[in-house]
Amino acid sequence: MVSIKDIAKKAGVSISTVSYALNGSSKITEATTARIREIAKELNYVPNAAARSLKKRETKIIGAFLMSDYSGNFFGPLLQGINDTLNSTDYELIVCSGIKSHRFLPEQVIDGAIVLDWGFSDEELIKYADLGSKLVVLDRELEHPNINRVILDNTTGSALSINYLLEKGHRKLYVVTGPDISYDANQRLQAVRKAVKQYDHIHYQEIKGDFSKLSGARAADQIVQEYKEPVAVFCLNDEMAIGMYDYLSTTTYQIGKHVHIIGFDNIEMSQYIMPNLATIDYSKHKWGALATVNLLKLISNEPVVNETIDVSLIKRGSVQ
Amino acid sequence: MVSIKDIAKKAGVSISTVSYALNGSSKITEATTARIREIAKELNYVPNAAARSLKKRETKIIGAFLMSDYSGNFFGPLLQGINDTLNSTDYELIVCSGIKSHRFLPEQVIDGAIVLDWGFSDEELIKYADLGSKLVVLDRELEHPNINRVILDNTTGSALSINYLLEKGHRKLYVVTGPDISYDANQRLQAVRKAVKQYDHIHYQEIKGDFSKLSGARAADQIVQEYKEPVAVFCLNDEMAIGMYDYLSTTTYQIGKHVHIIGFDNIEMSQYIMPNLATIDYSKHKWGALATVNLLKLISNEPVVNETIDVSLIKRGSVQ
DNA sequence: CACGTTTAGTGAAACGTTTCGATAAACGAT
DNA sequence: ATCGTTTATCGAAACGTTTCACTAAACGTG
Repeated sequence: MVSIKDIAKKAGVSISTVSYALNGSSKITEATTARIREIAKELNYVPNAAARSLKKRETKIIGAFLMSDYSGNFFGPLLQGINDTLNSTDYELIVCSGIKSHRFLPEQVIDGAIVLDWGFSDEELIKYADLGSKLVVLDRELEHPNINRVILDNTTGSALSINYLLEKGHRKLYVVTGPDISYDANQRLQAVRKAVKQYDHIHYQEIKGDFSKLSGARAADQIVQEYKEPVAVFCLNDEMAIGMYDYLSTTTYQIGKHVHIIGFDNIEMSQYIMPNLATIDYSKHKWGALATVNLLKLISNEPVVNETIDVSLIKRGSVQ
Repeated sequence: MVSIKDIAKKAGVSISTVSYALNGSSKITEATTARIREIAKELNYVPNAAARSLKKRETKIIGAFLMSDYSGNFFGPLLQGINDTLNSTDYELIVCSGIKSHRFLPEQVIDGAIVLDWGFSDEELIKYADLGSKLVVLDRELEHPNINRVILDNTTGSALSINYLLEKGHRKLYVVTGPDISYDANQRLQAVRKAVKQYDHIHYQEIKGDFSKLSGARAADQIVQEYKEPVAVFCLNDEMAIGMYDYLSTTTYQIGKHVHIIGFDNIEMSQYIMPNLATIDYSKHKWGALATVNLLKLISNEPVVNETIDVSLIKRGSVQ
């Protein structure tokens, strides 16, 4: 592997001169700089990232911890938002999964990270922040000088959703919940309970889910077992709603007639499945972009405040 | 940041002893090893990745270059396959985009990569391979000792697709092509042309596409302009087929009646849109898994051969 | 007990950069 | 001609590991 040393030798200068020249320091004359650059190119020199980051204590890489599992089609637009923001900077993005890559933060493989991944506990993230990692969390509330937060307005989302079902005249309500560890799931559920409590004469029931399609199908099964009259179901994410579609398509129960369904997230699929899935929408692109802006600020020690992403109701055929 | 040096001082041993102990060398007694580990934990020591990889010339990270753009829902199952395979090893996965992260390979940020990304030219990849990077390419044919190849059987896929349409009695055929740089697109197109050439009395026409939904919609527009009688369309990927659905839903033309559509890839969405999209299927999980196995072999200098992934036809309602 | 051998630990170099402080030459001003 | 100042370059230390070559003590063997 050709190093700065080889260039120095060939150019008949010191390695420090080479380093300065390659980094465009004004200390070196244009002539020597040009000559050194020439030789570097000639030798196919590429800098060694490990050596540089060892010395500079930075990697110019930020991570996005998103994928505790790689299935689902939730992350596309979010990543796009992150990437678009990063494109005008000299930072690069890597996408990693909390399932394994826990070392990236403490070992300083990356300068910072955006986290939406239950694979990390609050304690773990705080530990990393204590060690100096800069983090933007998308799925929890953490107070720490090295941590910023950009979260969804889950509370409003749930309220919009429940009110919509009630407006439509539904009085028999199911909620399919999310995993216990998920902050979003919990916030959404709390808001549902609060909204429901304000009304009398409604039948309200919770079914345990875990944000996966399969758990949505299971919930549908339970609903079908208990079926007496038309019901409305609020799935705490779209993925489960789709699982419910899957299951119901094997029965005679019709969505928008016997079972009315609303989801949360407005993933791409919701506008393609039939009937189209009513859901709670928010800009994933903006979410990613805002998180990135804040992470960059955190890294450069600029002041930064926590943010909330607005949500809105999308009425579609799955609720009549 | 606490280093091996701090531990050595506190333990009253040399730094080499600490290094050996932490790495579990048998040169060090169990007693000292235990004591050193204890102190390391106490001081919250974490190794510095840059220093280690500088010295060891390896990072234990492999990359997946997949995302020239982050939209689309193609990559989920592929990543799952890669990840599942990696889980039993000590390698970690990062997902990166060829749009920016070109330095990761030459600068040895990663030990190797799986590449399915037109953001890299053949020449560029060869250059990296020459510099010592280990690569598995999924979207091109490259002969190099450091490069292995796992590709789809596009040729069979196209043949299956065309034959299916002809079997169904269609004689007016459109093909919506892919981007010129895409190897898969070209292979598919070549095979289509070859298959079509074997039949007389069929009307065959190509429309330029680029694998995006938008280009599928545009193609649909053109088809509608020229419409005289029912036509069959082979979209060289599902994404464009979906774009075509989008467009046609704004017209009175019906899929499976006026316009018959078959895609390629069998992405998740194809079985949800109505009517379900006929397409060419292959195991993305296996694709990722095989690529990973081969990459690991390449990295450990084991012999490895190129592979092809089988495809099969999925008949669905979009073609009658 | 004297010998070679094993064991447990040490010291120092090396990996490829960056950067501080030093130095020598060139320059401008008096 | 002399003095300070700027300019271009250099030397060396430092970042945090790993690992080779070495040593001294402990051990087993005849």
